[in-house]
Amino acid sequence: MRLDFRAVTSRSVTLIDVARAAGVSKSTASNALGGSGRVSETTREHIRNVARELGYRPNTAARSLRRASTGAIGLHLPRTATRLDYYMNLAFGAVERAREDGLDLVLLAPGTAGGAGLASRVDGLLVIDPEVDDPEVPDLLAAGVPVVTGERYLGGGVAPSGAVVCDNAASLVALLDHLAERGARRPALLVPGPGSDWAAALRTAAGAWSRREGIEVTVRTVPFATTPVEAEAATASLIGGASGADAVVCAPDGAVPGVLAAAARAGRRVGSDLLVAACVDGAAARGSGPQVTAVDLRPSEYGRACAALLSDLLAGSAEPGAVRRHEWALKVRESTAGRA
Amino acid sequence: MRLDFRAVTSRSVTLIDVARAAGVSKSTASNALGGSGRVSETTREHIRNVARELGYRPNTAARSLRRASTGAIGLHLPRTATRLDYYMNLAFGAVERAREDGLDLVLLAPGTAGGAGLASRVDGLLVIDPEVDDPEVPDLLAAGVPVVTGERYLGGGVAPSGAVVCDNAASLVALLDHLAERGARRPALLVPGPGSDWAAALRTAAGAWSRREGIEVTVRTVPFATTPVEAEAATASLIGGASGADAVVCAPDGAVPGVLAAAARAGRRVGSDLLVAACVDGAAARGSGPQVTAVDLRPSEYGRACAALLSDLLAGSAEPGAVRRHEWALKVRESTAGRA
DNA sequence: AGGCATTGCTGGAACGTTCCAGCAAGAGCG
DNA sequence: CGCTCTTGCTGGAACGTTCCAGCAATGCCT
Repeated sequence: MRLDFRAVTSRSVTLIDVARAAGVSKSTASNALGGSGRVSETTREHIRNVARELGYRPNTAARSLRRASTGAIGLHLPRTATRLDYYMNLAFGAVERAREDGLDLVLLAPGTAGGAGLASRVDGLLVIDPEVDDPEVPDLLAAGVPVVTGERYLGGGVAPSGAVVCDNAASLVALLDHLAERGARRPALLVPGPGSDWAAALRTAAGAWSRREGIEVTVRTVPFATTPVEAEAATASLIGGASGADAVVCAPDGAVPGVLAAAARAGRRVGSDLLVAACVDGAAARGSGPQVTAVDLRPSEYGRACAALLSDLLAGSAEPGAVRRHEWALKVRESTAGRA
Repeated sequence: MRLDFRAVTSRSVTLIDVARAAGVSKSTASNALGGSGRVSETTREHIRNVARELGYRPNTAARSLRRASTGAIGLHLPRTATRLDYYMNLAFGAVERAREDGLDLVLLAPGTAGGAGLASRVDGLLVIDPEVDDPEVPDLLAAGVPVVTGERYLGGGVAPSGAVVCDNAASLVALLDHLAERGARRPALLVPGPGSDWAAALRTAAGAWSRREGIEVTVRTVPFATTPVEAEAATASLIGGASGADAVVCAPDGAVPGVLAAAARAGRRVGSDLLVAACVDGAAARGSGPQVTAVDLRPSEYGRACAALLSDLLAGSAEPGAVRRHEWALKVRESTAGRA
């Protein structure tokens, strides 16, 4: 005698099974479990129990089809910087928050986002640190679903439905103030070109701070995803010579090891001879030779905030165009101990 | 006069629209576009053109419902180590490969995987570096969908449908051979407890190598996601004293900065006084003071391989229980230059 | 020429859910 | 009592796709 495969693998229990077992119609079962509709409290309780006993799990596909929504949101990260653990933490913050609202988070493959079928696969999109020269961003914005950006998008085209922003200008000012207080007189800044809101804000803030304080900040442009080698070269040229920089702020945290290496090679002691800080906290800043002072962007919470805003937009509890602020914190460490 | 919202937002074009426009039945349209079924080549071509013109995009939900498959796979990463850029690269390798087969990749929130509705949300699962004490892994394995693990799972329960493994023993042997050749006589190994296949293999291999070469390898246990501080403490105690270690291999790449810091503090010059290597290559190893020799696990390709196997299993073109091998490469850098 | 397989297409029925109109029973009110 | 309003429930129709049975037309074989 053969085993019935279907019986063994016990094909999943449907809403109709629950309704039948509870002795009600599928509509009532649906209403009872879904929360909406008019159902007496006793019936609702009963149906809930039956569903639990039977191990009922709503079929996502059917629900999506009927509701014309997918229950998932997409996440796009800067293609150049997929390696930074900063984004890893951000992604996990977002996925946790999305989960709390019953949303799945699908990772968008760099290079394949081609707006095409996106709208039928996700209800909304998270676009983190959109760079103006990322060719996918316009497609994503035009995909026909709500989009929340992490930091503003400086390019044109369809406007995003929402954004979560950091006050990057303020954080750099805080960093520069801190360095000045610790004795820096010739600070330098390693920063990517103005292709992202973040970098652009840092550049502007550096200029403003220079004028206000009467202390010139030397600005050196580096790639968005700076390698240690590039950072080392840039730093070496900045700190060389008698009037070289006495403090280096690097915007990308990936640049930290390079900056430290250049300092070591030049015989400068980080923390006293040379102050070092980063605009993004991360493994590189926390775990280096001397630990490096950095702006903690709290990536996990940032991710949560982005997901929360998108979720609110989808639920209609946030107005399109909403902009929310995300707080940063300065982490002072050995690398800016000061000349004392 | 009011604009018709529906008309403006042009509700998406369905298969029936295509069929009507092409003058055929929906079945024929479906067959033509889906590739299967009996359709003449001319009709097929015609329907394809019409579909393209109309901008037809198949509705994922409807397809999922009918086919009883979701078109998505889930990715689970070790909850303790979500920060390592190693996993970031792996994830993006997987997402790219999945995309090539038309599969979406959904990131599984740590702590929320509770096997529950998983089976209706994904067609299969990728479980990377499953640790025996990760409470979610058994649920994932029992979720009722094919599971591919990256490295073997040492716990019991439902067996995974496939695995992609590295020969970690061989890579550690290569590393130790290399160190011995460069003059190391008292090597030490910083490695997590045997809760993961990777760490367990490294521990066994270290023992075997010791016996074979007659050179004792001091093994020190560290957490799976080692922090620099922990690594520094462990290293300090290992290299202290006259008969302290003359080479340190750290398994997790996150430990690298800590090892280097301890070396610096102890006045040992890395690369000559003290050789340093890591079992995982990553930003920490590539970007540190002296660059650190490491085993490149090629995470992106690893991710691709895992996704490829799962995809093959889903398509029936790989046998359940299949195990595939993933190749590593030794990256020799300054940190093991040798005593010369 | 008659039988039979093959080709190319069609209509209808699923898949499991949600939404809408509707209906019986009771409650409230003049 | 007759009228309306509300409550609690029901059945049917969608959502867009794929699959299956079937059917006319054609081609092949004896």
